[in-house]
Amino acid sequence: MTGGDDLGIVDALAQLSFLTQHALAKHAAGQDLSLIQTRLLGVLRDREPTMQELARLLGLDKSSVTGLVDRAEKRGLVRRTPSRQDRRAVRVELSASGRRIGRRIADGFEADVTSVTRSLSAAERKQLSTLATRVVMSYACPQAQADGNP
Amino acid sequence: MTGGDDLGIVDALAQLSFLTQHALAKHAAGQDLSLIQTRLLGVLRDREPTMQELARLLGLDKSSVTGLVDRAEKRGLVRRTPSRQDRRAVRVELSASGRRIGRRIADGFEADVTSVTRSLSAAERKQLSTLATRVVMSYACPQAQADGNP
DNA sequence: TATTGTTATACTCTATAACTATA
DNA sequence: TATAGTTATAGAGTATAACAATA
Repeated sequence: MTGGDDLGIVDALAQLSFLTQHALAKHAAGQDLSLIQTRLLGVLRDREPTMQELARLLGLDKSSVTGLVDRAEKRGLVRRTPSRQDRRAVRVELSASGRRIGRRIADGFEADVTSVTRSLSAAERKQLSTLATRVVMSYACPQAQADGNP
Repeated sequence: MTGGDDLGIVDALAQLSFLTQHALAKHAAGQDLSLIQTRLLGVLRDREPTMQELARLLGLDKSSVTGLVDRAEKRGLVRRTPSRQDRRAVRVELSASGRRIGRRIADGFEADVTSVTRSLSAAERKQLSTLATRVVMSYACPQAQADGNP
Protein backbone atom coordinates (compact mmCIF):
# COMPACT_ATOMS: atom_id res chain seq x y z
CA MET A 1 0.00 0.00 0.00
CA THR A 2 2.80 2.42 0.77
CA GLY A 3 4.33 1.29 -2.49
CA GLY A 4 5.88 3.31 -5.27
CA ASP A 5 3.97 6.61 -5.30
CA ASP A 6 6.32 9.54 -5.53
CA LEU A 7 5.11 12.97 -6.48
CA GLY A 8 8.47 13.85 -7.94
CA ILE A 9 10.78 16.40 -6.38
CA VAL A 10 8.98 19.43 -7.82
CA ASP A 11 5.42 18.62 -6.78
CA ALA A 12 6.58 17.08 -3.51
CA LEU A 13 8.41 20.24 -2.48
CA ALA A 14 5.60 22.51 -3.67
CA GLN A 15 2.92 20.58 -1.80
CA LEU A 16 5.10 20.20 1.26
CA SER A 17 5.57 23.97 1.32
CA PHE A 18 1.83 24.64 1.15
CA LEU A 19 1.23 22.11 3.89
CA THR A 20 3.92 23.64 6.09
CA GLN A 21 2.69 27.17 5.54
CA HIS A 22 -0.84 26.06 6.29
CA ALA A 23 0.27 24.57 9.60
CA LEU A 24 2.18 27.72 10.47
CA ALA A 25 -0.76 29.92 9.52
CA LYS A 26 -3.08 27.81 11.65
CA HIS A 27 -1.05 28.34 14.81
CA ALA A 28 -0.56 32.00 13.94
CA ALA A 29 -4.33 32.40 13.58
CA GLY A 30 -4.67 30.75 16.99
CA GLN A 31 -2.81 33.76 18.36
CA ASP A 32 -4.81 36.05 16.08
CA LEU A 33 -1.76 36.76 13.92
CA SER A 34 -1.13 36.57 10.20
CA LEU A 35 1.71 34.60 8.66
CA ILE A 36 3.73 37.71 7.89
CA GLN A 37 3.31 39.06 11.43
CA THR A 38 4.54 35.69 12.67
CA ARG A 39 7.50 35.85 10.33
CA LEU A 40 8.25 39.27 11.74
CA LEU A 41 8.33 37.85 15.26
CA GLY A 42 10.56 35.02 14.03
CA VAL A 43 13.02 37.33 12.34
CA LEU A 44 13.22 39.54 15.44
CA ARG A 45 13.85 36.58 17.73
CA ASP A 46 17.60 37.11 17.58
CA ARG A 47 17.99 40.49 15.86
CA GLU A 48 17.22 44.18 16.30
CA PRO A 49 17.34 45.35 12.71
CA THR A 50 16.60 48.75 11.22
CA MET A 51 13.52 49.14 9.06
CA GLN A 52 15.74 48.90 6.02
CA GLU A 53 17.34 45.64 7.17
CA LEU A 54 13.94 44.30 8.09
CA ALA A 55 12.69 45.02 4.59
CA ARG A 56 15.57 43.04 3.13
CA LEU A 57 15.11 40.17 5.59
CA LEU A 58 11.42 39.87 4.78
CA GLY A 59 11.78 40.62 1.09
CA LEU A 60 9.39 43.56 1.27
CA ASP A 61 9.46 47.20 0.30
CA LYS A 62 10.34 49.55 3.14
CA SER A 63 6.94 51.20 2.91
CA SER A 64 5.29 47.82 3.44
CA VAL A 65 7.42 47.29 6.52
CA THR A 66 6.30 50.63 7.92
CA GLY A 67 2.70 49.40 7.96
CA LEU A 68 3.65 45.94 9.18
CA VAL A 69 5.59 47.32 12.15
CA ASP A 70 2.87 49.91 12.78
CA ARG A 71 0.30 47.20 13.28
CA ALA A 72 2.63 45.01 15.33
CA GLU A 73 3.57 47.96 17.53
CA LYS A 74 -0.06 48.92 18.01
CA ARG A 75 -0.60 45.41 19.39
CA GLY A 76 2.39 45.65 21.69
CA LEU A 77 4.38 42.93 19.91
CA VAL A 78 7.36 45.06 18.90
CA ARG A 79 8.93 48.38 19.74
CA ARG A 80 10.70 51.06 17.69
CA THR A 81 13.79 52.60 19.26
CA PRO A 82 15.90 55.36 17.75
CA SER A 83 19.33 54.29 16.53
CA ARG A 84 22.24 56.08 18.18
CA GLN A 85 24.58 55.61 15.23
CA ASP A 86 22.24 57.22 12.72
CA ARG A 87 19.54 59.64 13.68
CA ARG A 88 17.58 58.81 10.54
CA ALA A 89 17.26 55.14 11.46
CA VAL A 90 15.16 53.22 13.96
CA ARG A 91 15.70 49.77 15.34
CA VAL A 92 12.87 47.31 15.80
CA GLU A 93 12.86 44.92 18.74
CA LEU A 94 10.59 42.30 20.19
CA SER A 95 8.57 43.09 23.31
CA ALA A 96 8.25 40.49 26.06
CA SER A 97 4.72 39.83 24.87
CA GLY A 98 5.86 39.50 21.26
CA ARG A 99 8.53 37.02 22.28
CA ARG A 100 6.05 35.01 24.33
CA ILE A 101 3.49 34.84 21.54
CA GLY A 102 6.17 33.97 18.99
CA ARG A 103 7.31 31.11 21.16
CA ARG A 104 3.76 29.87 21.58
CA ILE A 105 3.29 29.72 17.82
CA ALA A 106 6.66 28.01 17.33
CA ASP A 107 5.76 25.39 19.94
CA GLY A 108 2.43 24.66 18.31
CA PHE A 109 4.07 24.40 14.93
CA GLU A 110 6.73 22.08 16.31
CA ALA A 111 4.05 19.76 17.65
CA ASP A 112 2.47 19.66 14.21
CA VAL A 113 5.77 18.87 12.53
CA THR A 114 6.34 16.09 15.01
CA SER A 115 2.86 14.76 14.38
CA VAL A 116 3.08 14.93 10.62
CA THR A 117 6.49 13.25 10.53
CA ARG A 118 5.62 10.54 13.00
CA SER A 119 5.10 8.12 10.11
CA LEU A 120 8.84 8.40 9.48
CA SER A 121 11.44 6.47 11.43
CA ALA A 122 13.95 8.42 13.49
CA ALA A 123 16.57 7.78 10.83
CA GLU A 124 14.28 9.00 8.06
CA ARG A 125 13.37 12.11 10.02
CA LYS A 126 17.05 12.82 10.43
CA GLN A 127 17.57 12.26 6.71
CA LEU A 128 14.77 14.66 5.82
CA SER A 129 16.10 17.24 8.24
CA THR A 130 19.60 16.96 6.81
CA LEU A 131 18.50 17.12 3.18
CA ALA A 132 16.17 20.05 3.79
CA THR A 133 18.94 21.86 5.64
CA ARG A 134 21.33 21.33 2.76
CA VAL A 135 18.84 22.72 0.27
CA VAL A 136 18.20 25.74 2.47
CA MET A 137 21.92 26.29 2.96
CA SER A 138 22.75 25.95 -0.71
CA TYR A 139 20.04 28.49 -1.44
CA ALA A 140 21.37 30.92 1.15
CA CYS A 141 24.99 30.47 0.08
CA PRO A 142 24.93 29.42 -3.60
CA GLN A 143 28.74 29.49 -3.78
CA ALA A 144 29.28 26.78 -1.15
CA GLN A 145 28.85 23.89 -3.60
CA ALA A 146 30.68 20.58 -3.85
CA ASP A 147 33.94 22.07 -5.02
CA GLY A 148 34.74 25.26 -3.20
CA ASN A 149 35.28 27.88 -5.86
CA PRO A 150 35.79 31.48 -4.69
CA MET B 1 32.97 22.86 5.77
CA THR B 2 29.73 21.13 4.84
CA GLY B 3 30.04 19.33 8.11
CA GLY B 4 27.45 18.75 10.79
CA ASP B 5 25.13 21.75 10.65
CA ASP B 6 21.53 20.66 10.79
CA LEU B 7 18.73 23.12 11.44
CA GLY B 8 16.61 20.40 12.97
CA ILE B 9 13.46 19.11 11.35
CA VAL B 10 11.26 21.99 12.50
CA ASP B 11 13.36 24.92 11.34
CA ALA B 12 14.52 23.06 8.24
CA LEU B 13 10.95 22.45 7.08
CA ALA B 14 9.84 25.97 7.95
CA GLN B 15 12.71 27.60 6.11
CA LEU B 16 12.38 25.23 3.19
CA SER B 17 8.74 26.18 2.90
CA PHE B 18 9.51 29.91 2.85
CA LEU B 19 12.20 29.32 0.26
CA THR B 20 9.87 27.25 -1.90
CA GLN B 21 7.04 29.76 -1.68
CA HIS B 22 9.45 32.55 -2.51
CA ALA B 23 10.56 30.74 -5.64
CA LEU B 24 6.97 30.10 -6.65
CA ALA B 25 6.01 33.72 -6.01
CA LYS B 26 8.95 34.91 -8.07
CA HIS B 27 7.87 33.02 -11.16
CA ALA B 28 4.24 34.00 -10.56
CA ALA B 29 5.28 37.66 -10.41
CA GLY B 30 7.15 37.13 -13.66
CA GLN B 31 3.74 36.46 -15.20
CA ASP B 32 2.25 39.31 -13.19
CA LEU B 33 0.32 36.91 -10.99
CA SER B 34 0.03 36.51 -7.24
CA LEU B 35 0.68 33.25 -5.43
CA ILE B 36 -3.00 32.62 -4.84
CA GLN B 37 -3.87 33.27 -8.48
CA THR B 38 -1.16 30.77 -9.39
CA ARG B 39 -2.59 28.26 -6.95
CA LEU B 40 -5.96 28.78 -8.60
CA LEU B 41 -4.46 27.91 -12.00
CA GLY B 42 -2.78 24.87 -10.45
CA VAL B 43 -5.96 23.61 -8.84
CA LEU B 44 -7.89 24.04 -12.09
CA ARG B 45 -5.28 22.18 -14.12
CA ASP B 46 -7.22 18.91 -13.83
CA ARG B 47 -10.59 19.97 -12.38
CA GLU B 48 -13.66 22.05 -13.16
CA PRO B 49 -15.00 22.64 -9.67
CA THR B 50 -17.93 24.72 -8.51
CA MET B 51 -17.22 27.88 -6.52
CA GLN B 52 -18.05 25.96 -3.38
CA GLU B 53 -15.60 23.15 -4.17
CA LEU B 54 -12.99 25.71 -5.12
CA ALA B 55 -13.39 27.39 -1.76
CA ARG B 56 -12.77 24.06 -0.02
CA LEU B 57 -9.80 23.22 -2.24
CA LEU B 58 -8.15 26.58 -1.57
CA GLY B 59 -9.20 26.80 2.06
CA LEU B 60 -10.97 30.11 1.52
CA ASP B 61 -14.41 31.52 2.19
CA LYS B 62 -16.74 31.40 -0.80
CA SER B 63 -16.94 35.17 -0.89
CA SER B 64 -13.16 35.35 -1.20
CA VAL B 65 -13.32 32.95 -4.12
CA THR B 66 -15.87 35.18 -5.85
CA GLY B 67 -13.35 38.01 -5.94
CA LEU B 68 -10.46 35.74 -6.83
CA VAL B 69 -12.32 34.26 -9.80
CA ASP B 70 -13.63 37.71 -10.75
CA ARG B 71 -10.09 39.01 -11.13
CA ALA B 72 -8.86 35.88 -12.90
CA GLU B 73 -11.81 35.98 -15.29
CA LYS B 74 -11.27 39.67 -16.02
CA ARG B 75 -7.75 38.75 -17.11
CA GLY B 76 -8.99 35.91 -19.28
CA LEU B 77 -7.36 33.16 -17.20
CA VAL B 78 -10.53 31.28 -16.25
CA ARG B 79 -14.14 31.04 -17.31
CA ARG B 80 -17.41 30.58 -15.40
CA THR B 81 -19.92 28.21 -16.97
CA PRO B 82 -23.37 27.44 -15.58
CA SER B 83 -23.79 23.96 -14.14
CA ARG B 84 -26.48 21.85 -15.81
CA GLN B 85 -27.16 19.74 -12.74
CA ASP B 86 -27.87 22.69 -10.47
CA ARG B 87 -28.96 26.05 -11.77
CA ARG B 88 -27.62 27.78 -8.66
CA ALA B 89 -24.07 26.56 -9.27
CA VAL B 90 -21.34 27.58 -11.68
CA ARG B 91 -18.27 25.63 -12.75
CA VAL B 92 -14.89 27.29 -13.12
CA GLU B 93 -12.52 26.18 -15.84
CA LEU B 94 -9.15 27.19 -17.16
CA SER B 95 -8.93 29.12 -20.43
CA ALA B 96 -6.24 28.25 -22.96
CA SER B 97 -4.35 31.34 -21.86
CA GLY B 98 -4.69 30.40 -18.21
CA ARG B 99 -3.36 26.94 -18.89
CA ARG B 100 -0.44 28.33 -20.89
CA ILE B 101 0.52 30.81 -18.20
CA GLY B 102 0.15 28.20 -15.47
CA ARG B 103 2.48 25.90 -17.36
CA ARG B 104 5.00 28.69 -17.83
CA ILE B 105 5.10 29.33 -14.07
CA ALA B 106 5.38 25.61 -13.32
CA ASP B 107 8.27 25.28 -15.75
CA GLY B 108 10.14 28.20 -14.22
CA PHE B 109 9.57 26.81 -10.75
CA GLU B 110 10.78 23.39 -11.85
CA ALA B 111 13.99 24.92 -13.14
CA ASP B 112 14.52 26.59 -9.77
CA VAL B 113 13.93 23.35 -7.87
CA THR B 114 16.40 21.62 -10.13
CA SER B 115 18.92 24.37 -9.57
CA VAL B 116 18.49 24.50 -5.82
CA THR B 117 18.76 20.73 -5.45
CA ARG B 118 21.71 20.35 -7.78
CA SER B 119 24.02 20.15 -4.76
CA LEU B 120 22.34 16.83 -3.98
CA SER B 121 23.23 13.57 -5.66
CA ALA B 122 20.58 11.83 -7.73
CA ALA B 123 20.08 9.34 -4.92
CA GLU B 124 19.67 12.13 -2.36
CA ARG B 125 17.22 13.98 -4.57
CA LYS B 126 15.21 10.80 -4.84
CA GLN B 127 15.36 10.37 -1.07
CA LEU B 128 14.15 13.92 -0.48
CA SER B 129 11.38 13.48 -3.00
CA THR B 130 10.25 10.22 -1.39
CA LEU B 131 10.35 11.54 2.15
CA ALA B 132 8.53 14.76 1.23
CA THR B 133 5.92 12.73 -0.60
CA ARG B 134 5.37 10.51 2.40
CA VAL B 135 4.91 13.51 4.68
CA VAL B 136 2.44 15.07 2.25
CA MET B 137 0.57 11.78 1.89
CA SER B 138 0.42 11.15 5.61
CA TYR B 139 -0.97 14.65 6.03
CA ALA B 140 -3.59 14.12 3.34
CA CYS B 141 -4.58 10.66 4.63
CA PRO B 142 -3.74 10.55 8.35
CA GLN B 143 -5.22 7.06 8.69
CA ALA B 144 -2.75 5.38 6.30
CA GLN B 145 -0.08 4.91 8.94
CA ALA B 146 2.31 2.00 9.52
CA ASP B 147 -0.27 -0.24 11.10
CA GLY B 148 -3.66 0.14 9.51
CA ASN B 149 -6.07 0.91 12.34
CA PRO B 150 -9.69 1.60 11.34
C1' DT C 1 23.40 64.23 -3.28
C1' DA C 2 22.22 59.94 -1.20
C1' DT C 3 19.87 57.37 2.36
C1' DT C 4 16.26 56.32 6.09
C1' DG C 5 11.87 56.24 7.08
C1' DT C 6 6.98 57.82 6.53
C1' DT C 7 2.86 59.24 3.99
C1' DA C 8 -0.51 59.14 0.19
C1' DT C 9 -2.66 56.28 -2.90
C1' DA C 10 -4.28 52.23 -5.18
C1' DC C 11 -4.86 47.48 -5.67
C1' DT C 12 -5.16 42.48 -4.11
C1' DC C 13 -6.69 39.38 -0.76
C1' DT C 14 -9.55 37.97 3.00
C1' DA C 15 -13.60 37.36 6.18
C1' DT C 16 -18.37 38.44 8.01
C1' DA C 17 -22.96 39.46 7.19
C1' DA C 18 -26.79 40.23 4.33
C1' DC C 19 -28.87 39.25 0.13
C1' DT C 20 -30.87 36.64 -4.35
C1' DA C 21 -32.02 32.65 -6.70
C1' DT C 22 -32.63 27.95 -6.76
C1' DA C 23 -33.30 23.32 -4.45
C1' DT D 1 -35.67 25.54 5.02
C1' DA D 2 -31.19 24.90 3.17
C1' DT D 3 -27.66 25.65 -0.31
C1' DA D 4 -24.91 28.23 -4.20
C1' DG D 5 -23.23 32.29 -5.25
C1' DT D 6 -22.83 37.46 -5.07
C1' DT D 7 -22.59 41.99 -2.91
C1' DA D 8 -21.38 45.31 0.69
C1' DT D 9 -18.17 46.42 3.84
C1' DA D 10 -14.01 46.49 6.53
C1' DG D 11 -9.39 45.56 7.26
C1' DA D 12 -4.56 43.54 6.37
C1' DG D 13 -0.87 43.45 3.20
C1' DT D 14 1.66 45.11 -0.73
C1' DA D 15 4.02 48.38 -4.11
C1' DT D 16 4.99 53.00 -6.29
C1' DA D 17 5.82 57.69 -5.88
C1' DA D 18 6.52 61.75 -3.32
C1' DC D 19 8.13 63.63 0.82
C1' DA D 20 10.94 64.99 5.34
C1' DA D 21 14.97 64.56 8.02
C1' DT D 22 19.57 63.31 8.33
C1' DA D 23 24.10 61.84 6.41
